[in-house]
Amino acid sequence: MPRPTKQSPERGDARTRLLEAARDVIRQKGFAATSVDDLCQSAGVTKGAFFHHFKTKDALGVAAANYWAETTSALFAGAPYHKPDDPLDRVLAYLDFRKGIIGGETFEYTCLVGTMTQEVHDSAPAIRDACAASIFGHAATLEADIEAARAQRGIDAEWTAESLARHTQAVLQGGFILAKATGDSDLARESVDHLIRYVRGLFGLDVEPQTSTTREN
Amino acid sequence: MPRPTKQSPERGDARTRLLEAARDVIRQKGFAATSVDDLCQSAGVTKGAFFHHFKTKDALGVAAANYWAETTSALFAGAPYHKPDDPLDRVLAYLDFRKGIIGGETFEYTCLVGTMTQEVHDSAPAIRDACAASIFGHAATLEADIEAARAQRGIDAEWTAESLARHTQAVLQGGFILAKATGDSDLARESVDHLIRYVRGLFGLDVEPQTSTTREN
DNA sequence: TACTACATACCGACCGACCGGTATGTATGT
DNA sequence: ACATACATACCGGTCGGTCGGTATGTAGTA
Repeated sequence: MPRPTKQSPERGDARTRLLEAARDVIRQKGFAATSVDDLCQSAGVTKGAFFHHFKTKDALGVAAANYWAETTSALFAGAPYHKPDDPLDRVLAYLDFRKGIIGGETFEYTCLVGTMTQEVHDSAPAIRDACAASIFGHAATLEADIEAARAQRGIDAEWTAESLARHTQAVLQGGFILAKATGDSDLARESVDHLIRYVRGLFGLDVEPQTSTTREN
Repeated sequence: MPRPTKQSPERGDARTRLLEAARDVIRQKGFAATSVDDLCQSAGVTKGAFFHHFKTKDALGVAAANYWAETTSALFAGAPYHKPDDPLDRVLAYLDFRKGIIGGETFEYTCLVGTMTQEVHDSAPAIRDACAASIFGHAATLEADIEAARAQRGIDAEWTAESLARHTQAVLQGGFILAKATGDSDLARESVDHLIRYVRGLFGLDVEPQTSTTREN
């Protein structure tokens, strides 16, 4: 009987290791293409451990989305872009921060919940809702700074802070898709650059069009 | 032997019907979650017909991406946004056209190749490349108008036409993700509105920030 | 301290359903 | 007659999920 007396290393954290494996493997292969065995192997646990912690594969999907929401919330909450006193500077620092963390391998910088949303939006409402909560919850953390910047500068905008916050997430998600299409993270950063230029323009910073011959036209 | 003498309706177009089924079903369920049997049932053909026309499921994925590229090329080539004499008007008319065709059910307006890219970018290079060719091939059709608009207006830009064309696709793809997250196509249109505002700003059209008290500041 | 009772965490063999793909046969047009 | 375009049956393998069992830790009791 091949019962290994040597128990698994770090007993008790199988759940976390599965969630971390899900975070990385699903970003590489997608949710449907990732098997439970894939996750167990990547996490170094057995199938029994998997179904001890998660009732179904879908339940793991929900848990992975929630884990993503928690960990990214902590990451952004502790990021330095909150430092500036000027709210607009905070918004621009946020965008710069987002741009800065794009790089390396695709599975390292792309968004788990964006990936899962795309796949399961029509077939697994529970996962989709958990993903949506993560995306829009994060967007909501931008809203206050955007609105404060708008009010402070007296911008009489046709757009709302809520809408612009959502748009930033759309641009990021779209940039990730282009990056995946070519395997080049530059394409994601490129779209963030356009987004930064857009936001600066909305707030009247120096992005007015310049003619090559004259600045008046 | 339950061999139905009644042959399938419209013999000879099984391939096209499979491609159309793939276009719609994959947009709903994703590529990996769509089985060959799903496609056959949706197309009203048998598994034999499927493997007669496509060597593997992946080969269908490539063919579906190419079919998507062909049909959308035809759609955009025949669209009315090419009419204006002014190249910038054509660009803005394109964006308006894109906005106008967003609506209804998710699987009716979202992008097949964007969806597939997200899923298979790391595991099926052939499909990914076919998707990338569709996305960037379409972006390239915008490049001429954008560059013409830039040259005509003498804009001394920090961005390239190629980059802006790619960004339009990123915004659309990202908008689709947000729309899928909530089931509401308004979110996709909302991001296109931001994109339109951005492009207008790049070309000096009336989107300068307005303070609520005065237009000078 | 020693023993019991019990919950939690985990193991891995196993199951039935389903998957992509194949083998083989047949209807139809030329 | 022959090639093309299908249909049907089926295979080997993989999938998500189940289940009986076993370590391990903890609380209670005496």
